[in-house]
Amino acid sequence: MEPNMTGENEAGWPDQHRRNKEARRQALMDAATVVFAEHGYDAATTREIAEHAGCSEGLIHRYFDGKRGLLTAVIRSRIETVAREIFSPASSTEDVPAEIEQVLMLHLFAMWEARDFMRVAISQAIINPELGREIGENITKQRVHLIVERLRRHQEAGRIRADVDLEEVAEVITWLGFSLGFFAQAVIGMDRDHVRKVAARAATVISRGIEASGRANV
Amino acid sequence: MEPNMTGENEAGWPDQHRRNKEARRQALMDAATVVFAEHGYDAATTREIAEHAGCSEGLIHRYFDGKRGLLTAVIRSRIETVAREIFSPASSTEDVPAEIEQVLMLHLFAMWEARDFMRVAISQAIINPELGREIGENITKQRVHLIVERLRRHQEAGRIRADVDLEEVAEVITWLGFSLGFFAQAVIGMDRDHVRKVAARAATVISRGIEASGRANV
Amino acid sequence: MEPNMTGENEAGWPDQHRRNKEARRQALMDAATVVFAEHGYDAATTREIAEHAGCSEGLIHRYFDGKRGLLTAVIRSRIETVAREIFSPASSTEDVPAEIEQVLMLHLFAMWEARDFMRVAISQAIINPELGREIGENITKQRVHLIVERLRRHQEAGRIRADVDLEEVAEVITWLGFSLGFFAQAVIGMDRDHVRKVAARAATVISRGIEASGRANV
Amino acid sequence: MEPNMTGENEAGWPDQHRRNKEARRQALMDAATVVFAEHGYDAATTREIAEHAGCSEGLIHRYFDGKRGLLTAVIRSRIETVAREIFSPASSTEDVPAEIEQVLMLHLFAMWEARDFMRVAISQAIINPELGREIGENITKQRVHLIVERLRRHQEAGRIRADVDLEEVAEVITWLGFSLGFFAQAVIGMDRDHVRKVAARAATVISRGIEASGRANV
DNA sequence: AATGAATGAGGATTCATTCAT
DNA sequence: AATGAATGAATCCTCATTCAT
Repeated sequence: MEPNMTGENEAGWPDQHRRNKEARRQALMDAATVVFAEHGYDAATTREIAEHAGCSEGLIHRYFDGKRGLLTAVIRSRIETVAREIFSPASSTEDVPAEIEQVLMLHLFAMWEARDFMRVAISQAIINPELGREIGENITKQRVHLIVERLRRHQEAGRIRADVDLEEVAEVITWLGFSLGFFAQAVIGMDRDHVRKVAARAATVISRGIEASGRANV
Repeated sequence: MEPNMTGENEAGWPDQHRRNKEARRQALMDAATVVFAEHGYDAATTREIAEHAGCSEGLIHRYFDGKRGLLTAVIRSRIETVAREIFSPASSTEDVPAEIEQVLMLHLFAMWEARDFMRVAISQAIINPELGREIGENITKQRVHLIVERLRRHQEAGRIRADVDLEEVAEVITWLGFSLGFFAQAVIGMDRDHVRKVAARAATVISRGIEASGRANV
Repeated sequence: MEPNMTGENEAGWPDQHRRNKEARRQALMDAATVVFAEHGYDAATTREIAEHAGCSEGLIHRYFDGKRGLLTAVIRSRIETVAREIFSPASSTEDVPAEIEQVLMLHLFAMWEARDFMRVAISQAIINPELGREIGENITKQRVHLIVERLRRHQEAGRIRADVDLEEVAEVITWLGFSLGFFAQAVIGMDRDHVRKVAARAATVISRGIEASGRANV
Repeated sequence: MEPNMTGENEAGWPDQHRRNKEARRQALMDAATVVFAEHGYDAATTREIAEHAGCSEGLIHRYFDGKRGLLTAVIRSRIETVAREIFSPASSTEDVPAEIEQVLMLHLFAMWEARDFMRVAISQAIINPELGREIGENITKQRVHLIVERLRRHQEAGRIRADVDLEEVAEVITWLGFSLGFFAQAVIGMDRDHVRKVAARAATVISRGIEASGRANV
């Protein structure tokens, strides 16, 4: 894919080899995500992961220092990405309900896309306090902050009442996005259209609850 | 199986034994809840459970037909209880915000009390679609229904706008109660006072979002 | 075999069970001694040991906490016995050469009898300084002391010169007994009759070297 | 195999390489000696050996045809050297005790110098009868022979009684040198000064035991 | 010639389950 | 009815060895 394949005829073969090594690492992590999601971490076997990845079990230990290390690597590598993906295009409307709805829909979409990974991460977080806290930080700190940013614009424009604590409202939205996005959709297996409808309703209710009174009365 | 087969030659144990048996069954289930919650189902060992319960491993197989059966028994036995416990005293206020806040607080309390069980149930639900659906039913069907009942009274009294879809609003409240009650408190380890504050804020915002306009303008 | 089979009809079965358990522990240790001696500790497999002992691999871990624990148990259980066996019948002669020869012969016999165990213990001692020291203590402290006792009688009777340091002579005899008994016989595979002849010669030379001059001149 | 195939196109490496190859072989053998001595043959890993030697694991297989081959090479290459080193300068005294003491001290020194190699060789000999015999031959045949040579001079000069079987006495001295030199010093970890004192005592006692009576009476 | 990526056979260990008592 | 001794299948992991470059 790169412009030059950089010869390397004298003493090395880094390209081909490095690429394979990296590719294998990634294949292993992808396979692990799927297999862990399917059976849970403990019930998953390194053999099945290796088969999925199309390589030998030994590599799991060489590259990740064992099964646990593979889990850690999988989680570490995506935990931030997932959080950030939700807000990549920070587009905004002049409309508060639309703004909130967009945020919720982004959650619904991102959580659904990453549902395999989420299953692994959340099921581990449930029994590992440390990991729980780490994931929590990503949800509350990162995401909440971004939502606050979005809402602040509206508040400054007078579309949201000045006495509204944006921070807390943002948390409410975040938790809603998480539970509807992951649990309702991916765990409970709720009809996704219904989930969207509930999210839309939440957006309406919440925005009405925080909008400057003039509008609410229209 | 019948109440008493009385008259065992050595020592008569008709009730004595039934009681012991029931006590042991329960001890085993309690122990399992704790141990499963701590390490997760797979990583938990029957030996540790038996030790916790103060009896031999063999009983797990005699009473519950194995480890899996014990898990099933634990979940089945509490899944309904937990849902119902949330609304034991169906008291109500004339105040919409107070009503919603009460509902959320009940969630917070119940989920915290049952956090060990929740850990077991949710982590299993995540990898078992069937169980996921079953638990989902309890959340959405049972709980949502009860919340709707509470809100309807206010709607009929004109305190909630007539065009509000109570069903959907109830779902929003339920998911919020679940994520704040279980995840924020028990998984993420978030400060419980903070969680309560967020829940209170959610109650304010939501009620304002659904209340009849007259009140909102006061 | 024992006079009473001690009923135990009401609530227990300790005899049969305890006996089997103890018997199995011993069988495992005996098997381990043989298998470790044959291939060396590392190359030996728990499977082979279990087969030799006629039970499952699991027991090695239940009873001895793993392969290493089994090794330790084997060594600990015999290390003292072997040392003590050498001098069980502390009989003595009025004859110094005979006394020394007897001591050496006892070494030859004991080391040969315990050659399987010795192979295990010594090969481990070679790479484990701590174990080396422990075994060393048994050789030097215990054995040397006993030899000194035997020689002292002769010294007091004037059959050994007063200026002879019995301690050091005893050490010489001990090391000779060890190397001839274990190495010459069991490792090198030297002809045992030849070994005995060398030991006898050593006894002659040493006794002549320490006897009161009057006798040496006869 | 021939001295030089000179004239490789890119960079001429006829000698250059041979030297490197030899250096690498030796580095590998030295590293193997150290690592085998530390953990024992089985527990040692080719990876650790390669790291020690500063080259790749593959070379072990190219040069020595595997781990076992490396072990063999290590032992074969030094087994004779060690035996011979003990007597490099065949100097002698007119004094029998001094002669014997010198022989023993040479053992003590040589065994200590070669203790790593000895650990490897002896621990293997213990479980490999064939190797045991081979090493035994070196000890008994070679070394005994050299000692006999030394003693014969004294016997012919009348300093050792004519009826003394030099062969057997030499064996006694050899085994003493071996057990004190290797076991007492390197395995048991006995204080080296003490070992020397014991060796000196042994020399005194033995020489007194074999010397012509005239001297013993002085 | 040398590397190091990759393999796969084999090992210790764990643990749910069974069964004699 | 309950125990706990015993099992053996299955798992993670290690490591000598191979092979493409």
